[in-house]
Amino acid sequence: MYVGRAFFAADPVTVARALVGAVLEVTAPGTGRASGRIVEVEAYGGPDDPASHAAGGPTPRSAIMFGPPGLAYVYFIYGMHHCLNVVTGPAGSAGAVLIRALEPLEGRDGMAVRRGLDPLRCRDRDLVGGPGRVCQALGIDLAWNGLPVTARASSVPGVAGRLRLAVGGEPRSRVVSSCRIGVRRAAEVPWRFCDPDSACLSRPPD
DNA sequence: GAATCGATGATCT
DNA sequence: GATCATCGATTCA
Repeated sequence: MYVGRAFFAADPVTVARALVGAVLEVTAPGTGRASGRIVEVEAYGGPDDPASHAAGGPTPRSAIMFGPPGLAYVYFIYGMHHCLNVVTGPAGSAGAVLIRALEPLEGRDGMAVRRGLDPLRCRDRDLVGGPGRVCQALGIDLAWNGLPVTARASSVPGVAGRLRLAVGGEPRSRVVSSCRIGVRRAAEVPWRFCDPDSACLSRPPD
């Protein structure tokens, strides 16, 4: 069941929990279709969350986090990686969920090509176990920033491609929380959510 | 397997 | 000029 805009209107922690086990599907000209089961995410809050790009209020980069939920927020980091988020609600509060790891479903070969790996030899974790790897495997870059992730809006292909999320098609995942990875501020906040049984996690839970 | 470190550029102070 | 929601190569074991 593809999710609609109302799904993302909740707060980022609620949406993050609900996205563990959901399926992310990407369609783009040339790359075709690829999908994966989400096994690791992180929630980021609004101006009050020191670890969030929204901390302290909107900037040109983070402006999209302050807008309507259900849009992709893609940013470039460490000079070489992209990260994919989905903007959440509640209205007027700014928040997002970072997609950190998947388990490949469709289009695994294409993922391996984009990652520069041998599809027959590489492990799933090396393909899509980490936020930068997810974006490289799916071909997501800054051109995808602002594209809708919701079923209705994304039924019209965007310039860069199409992003959709589906929930409920897979058995319900076990979900555990731990601390967000790579953040210095608010390091003790347990807003990383993952399926501890997955072999694709960027790191095991604490 | 675990620890360390350099790459590389947008963003913000 | 420092920081960074990362990754992969290298080192040591």
